Amino acid sequence: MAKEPLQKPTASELEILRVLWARGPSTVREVYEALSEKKELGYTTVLKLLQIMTAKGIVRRDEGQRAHVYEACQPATQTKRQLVGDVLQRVFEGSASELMIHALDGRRTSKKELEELRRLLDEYERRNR
Amino acid sequence: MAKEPLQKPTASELEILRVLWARGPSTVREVYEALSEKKELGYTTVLKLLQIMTAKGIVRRDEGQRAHVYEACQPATQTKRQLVGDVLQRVFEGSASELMIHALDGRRTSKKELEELRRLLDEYERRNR
DNA sequence: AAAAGACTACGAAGATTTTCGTTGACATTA
DNA sequence: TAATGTCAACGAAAATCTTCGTAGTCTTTT
Repeated sequence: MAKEPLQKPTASELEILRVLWARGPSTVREVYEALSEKKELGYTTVLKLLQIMTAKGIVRRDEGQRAHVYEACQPATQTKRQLVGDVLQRVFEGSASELMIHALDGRRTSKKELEELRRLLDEYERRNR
Repeated sequence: MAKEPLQKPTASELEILRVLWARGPSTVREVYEALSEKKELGYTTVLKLLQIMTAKGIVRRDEGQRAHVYEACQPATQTKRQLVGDVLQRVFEGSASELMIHALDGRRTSKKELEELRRLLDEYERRNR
């Protein structure tokens, strides 16, 4: 049985995932409070979202305590890869350099960031030789 | 009046935009036929989508002929930049190298593609110095 | 133990997206 | 000119996403 791709998280789901990735396993309240810093939304909204995500298999939860503890099923890396892969296909027909052009274009990218990008290419090349 | 960002196209709208970008100004039937190659969908579905996109200001149309001719309002470059920028923010907190890591990761990227990527970095650096 | 607080479950409203069917206008063909 | 074909407009159903209110349970405080 190969690992199924797991459906793509929606925009709101992604916001929640980002909190879980940053904090690690968290209760609804913890996620709610983290999100509240950025935008206003109800506690039960977050709860419901987490319940939906559980049903979808995006997160799992530990019901050991009264306040359930939620955790992303997939590591951040894998979901991010999936999301960028999706854009890569849907917008750039799979061309990484096309993606890159538009990622750099119209943004001021620091010298450090550019160095980092070069380093990544070197590393990637080294690994795949 | 600055140019407004124009709302982000939905997944289906993007498919239509890709046809318009590839073909240039096109009639509903032309778009419909291009899309039919990839997936099954009704003619009026495409028509409706184009009407909605017109209302949203994503495309404009020339009603000179009986079969209206549709055209993207924004150049492909700008919309692509917007879409990748959106992912960059929402998924990678603005870090181009984080984006890059995950774009390369888990994909076989050709040597040619890698060279192209390096060339892009050089070019970008040259331009912004 | 009663009141107040914290939690989950559930339903559902409202918004957005996706997809078509139907209708009526116009054009081409038989 | 009657029949057939093509087109835009429109309404609306179905699916998905987002948000929250209410109800009921358990826990802590008074």
